[in-house]
Amino acid sequence: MTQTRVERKERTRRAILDAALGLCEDSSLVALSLRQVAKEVGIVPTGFYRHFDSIESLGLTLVDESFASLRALLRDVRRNQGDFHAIVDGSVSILVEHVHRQRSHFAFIARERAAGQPAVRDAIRHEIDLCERELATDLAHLPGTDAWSTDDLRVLSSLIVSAMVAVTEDIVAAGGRPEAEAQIVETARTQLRMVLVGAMNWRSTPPPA
Amino acid sequence: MTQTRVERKERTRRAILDAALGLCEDSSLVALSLRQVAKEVGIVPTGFYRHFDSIESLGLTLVDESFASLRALLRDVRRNQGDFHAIVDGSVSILVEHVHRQRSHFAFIARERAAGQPAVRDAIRHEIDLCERELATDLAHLPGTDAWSTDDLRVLSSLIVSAMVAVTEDIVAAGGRPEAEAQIVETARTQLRMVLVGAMNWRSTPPPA
DNA sequence: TGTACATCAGTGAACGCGCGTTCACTGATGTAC
DNA sequence: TGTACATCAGTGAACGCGCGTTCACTGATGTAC
Repeated sequence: MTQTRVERKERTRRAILDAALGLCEDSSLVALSLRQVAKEVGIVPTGFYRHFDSIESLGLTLVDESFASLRALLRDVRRNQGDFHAIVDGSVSILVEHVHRQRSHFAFIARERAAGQPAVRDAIRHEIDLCERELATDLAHLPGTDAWSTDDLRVLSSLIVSAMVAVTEDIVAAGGRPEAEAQIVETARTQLRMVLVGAMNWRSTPPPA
Repeated sequence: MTQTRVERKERTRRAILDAALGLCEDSSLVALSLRQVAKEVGIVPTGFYRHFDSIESLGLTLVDESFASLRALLRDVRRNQGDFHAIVDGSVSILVEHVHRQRSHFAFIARERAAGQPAVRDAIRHEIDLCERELATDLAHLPGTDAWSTDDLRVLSSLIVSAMVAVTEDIVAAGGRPEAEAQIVETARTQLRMVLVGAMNWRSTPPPA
């Protein structure tokens, strides 16, 4: 005996979650069947019920896990202090690193954000909303934004989050090819710089409208 | 007899397409069944085959139709000339108008972009890539971008397209509620202005890196 | 340490159901004369 | 205009298949003494 019963159960549970993440990569959680997952894991279909009440409950677990990965990313990005250069370059590096480490979680969020059941979509939308708010308060602490309205902070924050969501999707779609990824990273950094240049000139150069 | 046989056949075909667009709104094309569609339309399942070879072929038709809606949007946006103010405000208005008119097509693209079969995802990715390139050449004709590199034009274009894709998703998610939509529109316009202010100050205020 | 019993992850048969697809059909619409 | 025949959108029965879920089970692991 190399493992206790508890350890083996946990290992099977983990295998079910990983199989589900892998299988719904080609389509979506709503197109996933219990029997497919069981087959992939190598257990009989009914064995699934030793670990989850239903596919839906498995889905909720995947949502929770993926959110944990997303929050870990945010924590690291916010911890990354420094000047303009360090914030831009560092944040993008941290993003890439987290997407590599938890690729299937970020792919899951990107997919279910658009195609999940309404409840899942709403949960993801809410979570991304939280990112925007956190970013807005962080931006408020940067020098040069003293005169900004709350609305403008929110708008800028939403712009940056949209761009970074798109970058995340691109990294996932790049499938780990290094040349493709290098270009995405370089583009992301330039985009952040462009946005920040726009922000720094925002009040001093109000729109000609 | 109020309609010819050809007209009635076309009407049923249209009903099948609309039913499919409506039914996969809660999930995805890959979770759609022929029998669901037939039931929704009010024909017997086998009747489906008078109009399409398979669900997959129905899907290809939906992709084509949705791309037609997307290209119509692009055509109108590019036709919208004028000064800074007219371009920003007008483009966002045109976007909103098209999303209203072909809501289910834009919802379809947003969904299948993330969750479709790989071939569909690739097709959508390619189409959005074309948008970026068209926008890049349009941007090159604006005053003030003479000194820009091709790369910087591409990067700026990709940023704007990402932001507008996000705006489109938000409008679709707003489900037609006017207050929610008004805020999305106002946010989108401000974001475009911020990005363009950044662009105008890009070479004259190079990044501090 | 050895034995007797409890736990429980995984098994395998069986169920009713919705699925895509086949096939021969019906009867209203359309066409040729 | 009237008739005889052709077309073909939609029908309905039938098929084999994968689905989620139930149930009683097995046998290795864990525990109490």
